[in-house]
Amino acid sequence: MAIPRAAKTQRRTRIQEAKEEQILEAALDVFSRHGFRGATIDEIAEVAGMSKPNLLYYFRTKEAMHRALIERVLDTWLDPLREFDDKGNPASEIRSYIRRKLEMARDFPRESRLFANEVLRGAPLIEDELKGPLKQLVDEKAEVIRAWAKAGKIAGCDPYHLIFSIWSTTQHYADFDVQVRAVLGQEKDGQGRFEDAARYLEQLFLGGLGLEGDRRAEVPAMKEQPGGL
Amino acid sequence: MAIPRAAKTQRRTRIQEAKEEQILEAALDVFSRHGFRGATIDEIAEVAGMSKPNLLYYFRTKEAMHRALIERVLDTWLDPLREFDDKGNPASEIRSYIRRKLEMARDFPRESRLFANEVLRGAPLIEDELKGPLKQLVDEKAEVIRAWAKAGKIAGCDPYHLIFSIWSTTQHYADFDVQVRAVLGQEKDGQGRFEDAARYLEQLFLGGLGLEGDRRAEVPAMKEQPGGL
DNA sequence: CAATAATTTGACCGTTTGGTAAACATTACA
DNA sequence: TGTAATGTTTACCAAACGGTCAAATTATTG
Repeated sequence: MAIPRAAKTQRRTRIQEAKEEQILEAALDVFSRHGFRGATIDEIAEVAGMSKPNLLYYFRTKEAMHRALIERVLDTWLDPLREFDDKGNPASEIRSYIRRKLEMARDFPRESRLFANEVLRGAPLIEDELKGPLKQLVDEKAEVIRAWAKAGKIAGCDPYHLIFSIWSTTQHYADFDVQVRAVLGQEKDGQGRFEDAARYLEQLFLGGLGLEGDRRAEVPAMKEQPGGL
Repeated sequence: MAIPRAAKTQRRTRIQEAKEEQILEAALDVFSRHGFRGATIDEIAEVAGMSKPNLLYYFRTKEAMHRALIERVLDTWLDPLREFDDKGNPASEIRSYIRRKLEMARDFPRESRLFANEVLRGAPLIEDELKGPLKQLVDEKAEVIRAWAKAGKIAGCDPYHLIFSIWSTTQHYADFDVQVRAVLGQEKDGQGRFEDAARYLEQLFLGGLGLEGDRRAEVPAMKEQPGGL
C-alpha cells in the first residue's frame, strides 16, 4: 500500500523530509522563473533529479507544491518587517530594515521572484494572507512610524507608502536582477552592486525622512552571504 | 490564396490593422497575467473574440505575438526617461519624471506587468535591448545626474541606483497592485493611492537629494487618466 | 458581375501536459 | 528474518497545447 505523506504513522520519515526538501528546492527554481502556469511538473522533476510519479508521490498536485512553497516563503519573507522595532531609534531601525531586506534580495532572489510572480498574476493563492495577516502587520508598523513622525523624530510622511518604497527598492535587485546587471555592465557583475545599493538607499531614505544627521548610526554593514534559508 | 500579413499588396488593409490591434490587446491581457509560458493561444483567442486559426493568420506563432507586444511596449516604456532633460532644474526634472512614471503605472499597468514578467524569467527576448539601447540611455542620463551633483545642485549619489529606485517605486504600484490594495484596504480603493504615492515619492526623492527647498517647483500635478496608448 | 485576393472556420495532427495504475523495490521493525 | 509499510518506476491516459490544412466565406476591384 502506498498512501502518500505520512499515512499510518504520523511521524515523517527522514526520507520524506529529505525528498520534500529536494522537491521544493527544484520547484522554487522553476516556479520562480516561469510562474505557476508556466512551470511544468516534468521540468521540476528533472531539476529535482527524480521521476515525475515519484515527485507526485510527495505532492499530489502541482498546486499542492506551489502552495507549500508559497506558504514557507511568505513567512520568511516578512521576518524583517516583524523585527522592525518601535523601541529603537528611527534612523537605525530604518537602516537595518533596509539592510535586511537587501540581504534577502541578495541571498534569496528566487524566493523574491516566486513571490513577485504570484502577485503579478493576481495572487489568487495568497489573497487572504495579504488582506489579513500582512495588512495587520503593516498597519501595526505604520502606526509606529506615524508615532515617530508625531513625536518629531522623523519628517511627516505616509507610512504605508514608505513601507511600499522600501519593499520595492530592495526587492528590485532580486526581481529585476537581469535588468540591473545589463544596465550596470560587466564591471559591476560581482556582489558590489548590493553594497552600492545599500549606501544609496540609506542616503535616500534617511535624507528623505530628514535624518541625515544620524547617518553613521550603530547599524552594522551588510552581512556576508550566509547559508540556507 | 491566403498568404498572411500583407502579401501581394504592400499596404496593410484597415482590417489587418484593426485585427492586429484587437489581438495585441487580448495578448497583453493574457501575457501580462501569466507570462510567456503560462499564456495560451486559446485563451488569447477567446479574449480577442476570434477563432484560434484566425488569430494565427495574423501572428504565425505565439512567440511572434509576444515579440510584437514587447517591442511596442518597451519603446513606450522608456519615453519618460528620454524626456528627462539636462537643461531643466534638477528638482522639477526629477519630480516630473516620477509623475510621468507614476502616471504610466496607473494608466498602463498591464504593460508594466508584461515587462516585469519578461524580466522575471530572465528577459531572453530583450537581453540585447537591455544591454544595448537601454544601457546607453541610462548611461547618458546618469551622466546628467552626476553633473548636477558635481555642480552642487543635488546631493552626491549613485545615479544608477537613483534611477533604479525611481523605476522600482513607481512600477511597484502597477506590478504589485493587488498587494498594495490589500494592504491599504478598501477605503483607498479608488485612484487616490496614486496621488498619495506621488506626494510621498516626491518628498522622499527630493528630500533624499537635499532638495526640500525646491518643493513647490513648477511641475503640474498628475494628469487625469488619458486615453489609449 | 466576375474573378481574384483576403479572411475566417471546423476538423485535424503530433506533442506536451497534469495525473493515475499497478507492479516492483526498498526500508523499518516486531 | 519475515512482513507490512514506504518508496520508486514503467507504462499509460485524457485533456490541453501549439500549430496546420483545406474548404468556405467575405472584400476588393477590373
